Amino acid sequence: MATKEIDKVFKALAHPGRRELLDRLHAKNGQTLGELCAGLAMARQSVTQHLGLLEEVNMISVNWHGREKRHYFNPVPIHMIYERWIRKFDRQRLDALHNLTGKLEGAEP
Amino acid sequence: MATKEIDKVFKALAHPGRRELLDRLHAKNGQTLGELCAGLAMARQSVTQHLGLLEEVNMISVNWHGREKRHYFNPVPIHMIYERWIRKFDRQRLDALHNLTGKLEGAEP
DNA sequence: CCTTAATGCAGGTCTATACCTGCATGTTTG
DNA sequence: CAAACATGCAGGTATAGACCTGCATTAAGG
Repeated sequence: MATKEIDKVFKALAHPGRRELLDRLHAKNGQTLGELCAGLAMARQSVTQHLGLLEEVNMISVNWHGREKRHYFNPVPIHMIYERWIRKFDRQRLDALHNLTGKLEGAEP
Repeated sequence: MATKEIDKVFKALAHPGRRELLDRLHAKNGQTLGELCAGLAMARQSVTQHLGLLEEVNMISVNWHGREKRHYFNPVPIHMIYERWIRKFDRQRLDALHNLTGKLEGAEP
């Protein structure tokens, strides 16, 4: 099963630095290691380590252009987490939202 | 800000044992420590520790009945995580789903 | 009451991991 | 080709946290 994979994704999300990196990539895809380091209170090597972990769990993918390593955000794992974990804890709210949407659509014209 | 709180919730979710506990409480609310321990490959004291952490970040709440401590699942923090973190990474998919739903509804009759 | 049951509290160990420094490798460009 | 640049690789330390054992405390029930 992918239960071990899910665990790794959760663990990857459990660090503010890694979430920040994901956030930055989501805002601007394809950034290099150097770009991602700028402004972070961490040594480059630490960032490399975090990016390595994120790559390992497929939350980012990588593309080499000469001496530059470009990073790209991959939404699949985080969506998997949502689908298999978050959604069921939230069903009541989602159902409520769905009903509300239905009523609004019905009252539209 | 609640950024530190969010971090704690992510960290709380980053452990399979704690996720299992949340899962069990979600399935059957109000269980005691003893009940929750049953079948878990952990000492009672470890479970106490995990429950303490979950309580600290408000993912569960507690109610004493005599010598029994009953635990209740609280969906708010996990929903907060979804709202502030997961949803934005998933907007494309959600939009796609929304469009699909609209088309299906249009093609219904 | 006195026994049994449910839990709390106080350490102690051991592994994971976050972070760093220092040096090596490969790529661009004048 | 040589200097400057982007990154990799190899350790080393230190803190967090997951887990345990042992004993104390409070409640229930005969």
